[in-house]
Parts: sequence; structure tokens; C-alpha cells
Amino acid sequence: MSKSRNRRPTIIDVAERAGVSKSTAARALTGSSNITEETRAKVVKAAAAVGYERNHLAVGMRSGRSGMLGLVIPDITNPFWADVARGAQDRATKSGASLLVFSSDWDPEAEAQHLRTLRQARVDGAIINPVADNFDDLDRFGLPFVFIGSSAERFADVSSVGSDITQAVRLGLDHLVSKGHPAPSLILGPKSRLARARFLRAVHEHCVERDIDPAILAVEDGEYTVEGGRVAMRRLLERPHVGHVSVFAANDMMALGAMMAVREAGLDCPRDVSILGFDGIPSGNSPGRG
Amino acid sequence: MSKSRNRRPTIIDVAERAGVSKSTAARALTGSSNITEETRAKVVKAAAAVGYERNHLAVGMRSGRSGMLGLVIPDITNPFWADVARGAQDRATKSGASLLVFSSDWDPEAEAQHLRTLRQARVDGAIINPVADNFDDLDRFGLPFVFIGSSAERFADVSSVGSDITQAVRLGLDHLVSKGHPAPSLILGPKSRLARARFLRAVHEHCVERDIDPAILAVEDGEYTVEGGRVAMRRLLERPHVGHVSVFAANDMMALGAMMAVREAGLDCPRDVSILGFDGIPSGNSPGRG
DNA sequence: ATGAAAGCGCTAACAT
DNA sequence: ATGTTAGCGCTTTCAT
Repeated sequence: MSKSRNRRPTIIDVAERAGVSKSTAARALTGSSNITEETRAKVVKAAAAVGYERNHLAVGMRSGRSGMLGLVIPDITNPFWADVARGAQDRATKSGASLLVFSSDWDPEAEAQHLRTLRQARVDGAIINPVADNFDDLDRFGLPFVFIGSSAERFADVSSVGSDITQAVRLGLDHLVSKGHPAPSLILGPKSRLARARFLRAVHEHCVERDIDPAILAVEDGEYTVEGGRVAMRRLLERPHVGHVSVFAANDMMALGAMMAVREAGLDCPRDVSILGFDGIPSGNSPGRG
Repeated sequence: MSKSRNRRPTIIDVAERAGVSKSTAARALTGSSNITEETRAKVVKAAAAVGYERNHLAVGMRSGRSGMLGLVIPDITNPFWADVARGAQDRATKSGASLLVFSSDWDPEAEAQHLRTLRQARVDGAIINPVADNFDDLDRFGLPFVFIGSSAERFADVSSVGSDITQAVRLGLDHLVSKGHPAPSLILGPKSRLARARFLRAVHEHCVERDIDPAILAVEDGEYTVEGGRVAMRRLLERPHVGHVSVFAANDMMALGAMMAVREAGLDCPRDVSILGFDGIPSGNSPGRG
């Protein structure tokens, strides 16, 4: 008549089974020193016998490290962010950590809510694509974090992994130009997003470098989604134009939407229109704090 | 000189600030009864003042509920699974829970590892797309779980959300036939995957129903990826064929790969080839245990 | 309505 | 090398 069979075994169960104290059991299991190989074997066997598995909540409480990381991105459904998530996931797994994933939908309130949750979960750190741009009041999230995304570089005093927009624009425009399209149209994100301004600035700088008048480039805005790209492309096609149209979209989703619009318009995509989508080139920033 | 400013405030800090005991503070914060509205207000104000945020690790330890759920899918990078993840995420958030996400890459070892991690994190439950098919020895994962995916229905005694393959095949084949393609070719997953057999069986059953000889359908296998679909399609195109080719792919990724192969072959996709990808129709199974 | 105290499972001093 | 004890932050009896 021992305790209920349905309770998960604790380190005490292991210790009793092995005939040692719980600290000895703990030492054996954590691979600490000052343990006879003999007792260690005994404890390990006992642990396996009872099916013991360390309670990470308890460990986290004692040690102050939960072994969990947070990821806050706009939308896991967007292939770009799915890739990011996958990368973070693999890296976390390799370090023996787990990843809590949240989608913010570019909603500041949702973001705030997720960050609160992350703090309460006592994650050891977070990877964040910040939706808001004004962190003058709150330049600390209350937990160790790293920024990711194109607006990341703006904050020189925080570690970040962003997209090298300048480089992306250079490659993208040069590519289109080399294909014989001197004045590509642009499909950008909504005016409210900082990334849009940065993209546009990069384009202007590049044009100056290449002796192109930036004013001749047609620009359409849209949400950073397939649908946004589709609508923007539709508007672009309604504009007066002659011959081949070439387009540089701010990300792959929008480029895909643009292709859909082209098809809907009865045009042939490779022949009548060239579309290039760019999700950015990774670039790092590590101010080395701490 | 009080304690370090860098320590996260605990409920004790709140209690001291409010001039009550920690149990009273806890009661006020958890919204329990037997509390004067006056004291509650006092405590809430104190909590806000010190920036208190509940430590979920401690709560989880006390209560036995961590407030976390686990999701184990083959690959978050696959749009189908990204959608699933997004759905699970939103649902979890709505219930005030967090989601730990893992990709198994169809690797049984990785799956086992992730499940172990989930158990150690003491998640309250898990959503799993099982990679292995033989759970005769281990029909319990050691935690509350729900299966998801096409192999889910195989296990009548566990709750699951799967794909209604029969229905998917019926719709898909009928669609292609109605478009004038009486004998579509099939691009299926690897032979090792149970889902492949189920798909094929559904096709055969449907053919019998429609008085078609299943033997005339060409079949190619491949990994459940874009690349897998591309390679399979390439092989399909190498086969002797006349006129229009129509293809039914086991999922959207493979269909996309197939389209790439078509394009690489210099063919026109809408004109020379029809491609249909199917990621399944949701279907539920709830044996109602407990 | 409030306070005192026990205890969740674990690890890290501090003994021995 | 091993055992004993305190305590992480919280909720929950049990008193009052």
C-alpha cells in the first residue's frame, strides 16, 4: 500500500529506491563530482526503474533558469517567419532549451500581452520582432532579449539580427537592371511601418549611386501579405505603362500576391512582367553588453 | 539599504508594501473570495507599484499545472503545419496558455526527445503528429495528448484531429475528372509513411466506385517536400505520355515542387499540365475518455 | 476577513 | 563521499 501509482516519481522516490539521501541522488543525476561510480550506477538504475524524469519547473525555481526561450514574431504562417522560427527552434533544442512561440499580428497590444506572458513564464531570454517603433519610454522589456527583423538595427544598444536592407536593395535593383529593366516599380509595406521608410531610403541612395532619378520609380503600398501584394499589383497594372513591367516587392509574400494579380489580369508572368521579392539578407549587431 | 533592486518582486514585496500578509496578498491577486474590497484595492495598487508579475514556475509547482502546452509537428516550415501551429497558438493564447513548439522532421528519435522535454517541462498537454506507427508497446506518452494528422484516426482510443483522406481524394479526383482528365497521375509520399497507404487505399476505393481501373493511374513517390514533389514530377514527365497530363499530389508542398519541375521542363503549367495538391480536410475523433 | 505555516521538487550550502 | 537543512515563490489548509 504505497502512495498512489499515478504520481510522477520524484527524486525522493529514486533516493529511497537506491537507498541513499535525496541530495546524493541529485548529485548522481546531475553528473556532479564527489560521487562513487558505484553509487551513481545504483541511483541511475533506480531512476530508470521508477521512470524518473526531472521536474524542470522545480529546477527552474531553484536555479532561476527556466530553460525556456521566447519567440515573438508577427505571424508564424508567413514562410519568412516560419524559417526564423525553425532556426530558433533548432538552436534552442541544441542548447537543451525549449521555445515558446507567439504571433503578434503586428498588434502592439498582442505583443505586450505576449511579453508579459514570457516574463511570467520566466523565460531565460526572448527573440523579438518589435512591432512598435517608439521605445523611448520602455527600452527594456523586463527580460533579456534580442531584436530580429529590419527595424532591429535602429536600436544600436541592443543585440539584434536584422536584414541588411541596403544590401538587399542593391542586389535586387541591380539584378532587375541587369535584366534590362531600368526603372522597376516598387511594392512596399504600409506607411506606418518603419521598415518601409528604410527600404525607400535605401532605394533612393542606391539610385543616386547609379545616376537614376528616383522619381521615375512607381510606388504602391500594401499590407505585408499575399493579399496586400495582390491589391498593390492590381493598382500598379492600372497605371499607364508600356511594354515589360518589372517589380521589386518588399517581401516574398507580396511578390507572390503580385504574381497572382498578374495572372488574374491575363498576363504572362515571365514574359510580360518580372517580379522580385526580397525578404532581406541577415545582418548582425552585437553591442556586447554585459 | 534594502535588497537588491535587480531582483524581480515577489508576492512578499507586494504584501509588505500593502501592509498585509502574503496569503492575503495572494488572495487579493488571485481574485479569491473572502477579501475586503478595500484591502484588495490596496494590494493591487501595491502590486502595480512594485511591478509585480506572478511567477508561473512557482504557481505551476504548487498547483501542478504549468499553463503550457506542447506541439510536436514534422516541420514548422511546411505551410500546412505552420497553419496548424498558428491555430494551436491562438487557441492556447485564448485560454491563457503558452505553446512550446517542436519540429521532429519525421525522425522518431527527435520525436522521443521532444516528448521527453515536454514531460520534463510538465506541460499540461500536447498536440502530436506521431511519426511512428507502432504504439503497441507505448500507447501512452506519459502526458495528456491529442493526435493530429492523417495517421491520427488509426488510434480509435485517443482523441484526434485528422484529415479526412477519403473525402479529400473524392473531391480531388472528381475535380480532375470533371476537368476532362480521366486518369490523373499520383504523386505520393514515401512508402514508409502510413499516410501514403491510406491515400492509395482511398484512391482505389474511389476508382471502384467510379468504375475506373486503378491500375491505369501512374504513381510516383517522394518526400513530403517541395524538392520531393519536384523530383517525382520529373520522373513522371520522363514516362511516355501523350497530350495533357494531370496530377494529384499528396500535399501542397509537393504540388508546388511539381509545378517547378513542369516549368523546368519548358512546359506550360496551366496548358500542358494540371496539378492539384491536397493537404486534407479536417476531421475529428473524440472517444470521450474521462 | 486575515495571519501563520506547511509543502510542491529540487539544489546548494553546511555539516559530518 | 554522503546526509541534513534551508529555501526558491506560491497557494492552501488551519487557526484566529
